[in-house]
Amino acid sequence: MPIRVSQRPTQRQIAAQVGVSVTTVSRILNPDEPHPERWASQETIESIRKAAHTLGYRRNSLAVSLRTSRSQTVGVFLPSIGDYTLAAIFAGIDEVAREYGIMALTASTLDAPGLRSDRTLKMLDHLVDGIIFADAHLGEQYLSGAEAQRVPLVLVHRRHEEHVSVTADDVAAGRLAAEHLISLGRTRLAVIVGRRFMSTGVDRATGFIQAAEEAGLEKPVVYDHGFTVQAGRDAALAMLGRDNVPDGLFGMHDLCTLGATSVLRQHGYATGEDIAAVGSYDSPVAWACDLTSIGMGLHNMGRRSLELLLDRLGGKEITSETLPVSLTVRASSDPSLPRGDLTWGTIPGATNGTNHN
Amino acid sequence: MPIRVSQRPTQRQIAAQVGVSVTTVSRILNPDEPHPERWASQETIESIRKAAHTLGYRRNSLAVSLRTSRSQTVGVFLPSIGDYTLAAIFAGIDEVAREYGIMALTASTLDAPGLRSDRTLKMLDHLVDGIIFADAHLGEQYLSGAEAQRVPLVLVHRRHEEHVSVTADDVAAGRLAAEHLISLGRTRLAVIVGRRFMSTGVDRATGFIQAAEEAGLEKPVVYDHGFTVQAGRDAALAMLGRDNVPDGLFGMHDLCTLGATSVLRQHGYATGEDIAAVGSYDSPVAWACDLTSIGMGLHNMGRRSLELLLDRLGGKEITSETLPVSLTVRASSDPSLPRGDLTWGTIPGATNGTNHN
DNA sequence: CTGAAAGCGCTAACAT
DNA sequence: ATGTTAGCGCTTTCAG
Repeated sequence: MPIRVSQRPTQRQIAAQVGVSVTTVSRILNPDEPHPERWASQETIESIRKAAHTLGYRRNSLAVSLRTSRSQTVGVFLPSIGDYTLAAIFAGIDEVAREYGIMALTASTLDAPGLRSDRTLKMLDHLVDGIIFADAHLGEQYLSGAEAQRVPLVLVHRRHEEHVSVTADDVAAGRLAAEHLISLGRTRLAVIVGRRFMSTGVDRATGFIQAAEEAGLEKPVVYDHGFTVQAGRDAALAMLGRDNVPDGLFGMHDLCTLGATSVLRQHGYATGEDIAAVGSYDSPVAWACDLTSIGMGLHNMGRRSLELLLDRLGGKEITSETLPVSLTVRASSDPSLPRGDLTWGTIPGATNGTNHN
Repeated sequence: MPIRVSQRPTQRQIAAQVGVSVTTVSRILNPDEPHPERWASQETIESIRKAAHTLGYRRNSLAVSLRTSRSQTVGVFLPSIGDYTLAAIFAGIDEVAREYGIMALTASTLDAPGLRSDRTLKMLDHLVDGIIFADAHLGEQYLSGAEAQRVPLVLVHRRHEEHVSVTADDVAAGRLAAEHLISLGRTRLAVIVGRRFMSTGVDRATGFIQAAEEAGLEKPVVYDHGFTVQAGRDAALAMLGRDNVPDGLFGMHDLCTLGATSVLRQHGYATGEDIAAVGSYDSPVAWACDLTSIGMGLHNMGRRSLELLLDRLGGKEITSETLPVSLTVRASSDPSLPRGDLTWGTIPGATNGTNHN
């Protein structure tokens, strides 16, 4: 493959055209130089700037990075990108990146440690200044790759014992859900969580169970099916199979909660009445489906994670942050509220639709 | 800010340790070199590889890029990242990127041309080999920034007259939706689209209207409120306000469709009975809410867009692709199918819940 | 089979 | 106020 020499104008071209050295050009054009006027006469500055403009000069970030060992890029690892939750977090990260003129390199890891370490190395090859991991696993030591290279890292969404993280107050979220259900008179509670290594589910379940026990209720049943629609359906089927349908349900994701209520309703348990349901993340879906849900401030969570990483890169000491959560009550838990798409009657049967075309 | 010389081992260190020149090390360690054995004795190769391994050598991608003018990175522009649609497309792109060992730089543009051109320039500063735009605007000439630099680009999701794109067969999607509704005996059709510059909505509306007119129905009413939950609610209110509620509805997004049916239901129009609704993208939400929807193959769309870009970078000629769509029928259009969360009765009132904590 | 030398585009000591 | 020099880590002629 032949070298396609870049067509971009360089500082050298400007220097030649203006009749100064590249050094001077560099000093004037470097946006991080606080006092360009210290380095050249007003006249020179003018002509350099003008030449840069007419040539359409843009600095080559790669060359700068190679020289300065700072790339103005950060890596972002997400467990899976095709999910609302992570997309919202990433939107917050992207917003801060834009504000600071930083580029984000992204990669998803599907929560597979092998994949993650491979991609981490690859990302470090690009000399990212720091990395944000949204896919931390509790207790795991996979982050050594990044640590060994002394690249600062911040976790977001899921915490890990040994690293700085920005998470929602998941324990509070769990308590909030339980207290809400209890305040509605619910007594047989259940919670659907994800896998053990995800602090989100673990912590929310902890708070949920604590609050239930403090209220003198029997311990909530924990279903660890996950947080997808399918997971919710599976969990519901498990409840039905064990003839142990709760009257208060908390799911780790709005979709999972909806998947569960959908199945339960088909078996005669009316959402909002027979069973009060609370989802997580207060996503648009929750609104569209009148699902009570706990907002986790995902966008802001993303923002803070990059802000913290940048603080760290700027030399500051940083510590983990726990962001407040909020409860939005809708008809899925309180039937006295208006509702659009939730129902109360009993409907027979259950399939997943039919495909055409 | 002091230069923090990178702690990573370099080819020079390996060369010194093994007692050969960096040239030889480079030749052996370069993964793109088809025949390393052509360049050194088996013995030398062994010791270089061994030294590289023990030192934990990894090549500096930035240095390689600077030298070769190929960065093995691509830029990805999304209108907004916090949406299921784009997240699904991006997941496909990410998958291909992983397969080819390419890094993706991402940025969202919020469909704002100014923001996009700024960020495009910034991305080009990082010498991306190519760019994928998921935020094309019909008729706009904003892509000049990338073109001027002769950086190959591919559009995804939304098409544009002058560029290669990978899109769903949106016209077919519109026809499919209309034909389905018509086959159910619906005659007063409506469609909720996004803004004019989005080919997705424009094309789907075109197909939808065509099919309706070919069937001899009166022309469907077009509501251009957008594709969010709020947009759906607004469109529904507009229908109610004009006393012109359709019996068949097609929305550009599952969430938008759900937002509309939610409001309509609160005003006495039962989903699946009084009004048959079809959404777009067949997202998990559609499944969870028993919403009939048109699948657009988003993941594959993302995959193809990067594959095409890589073909282009490899020197091939590439042309636009239109991917097939599919209809999944659920209770929102066909009440004979089982349903979980959709309803038929009438519910009074309408708010957006209350906030606590 | 191996190496010396040049240089990608830029920045930063160290002159003057 | 400006230039000289060196070099970030790597690839790639060109020479042997």
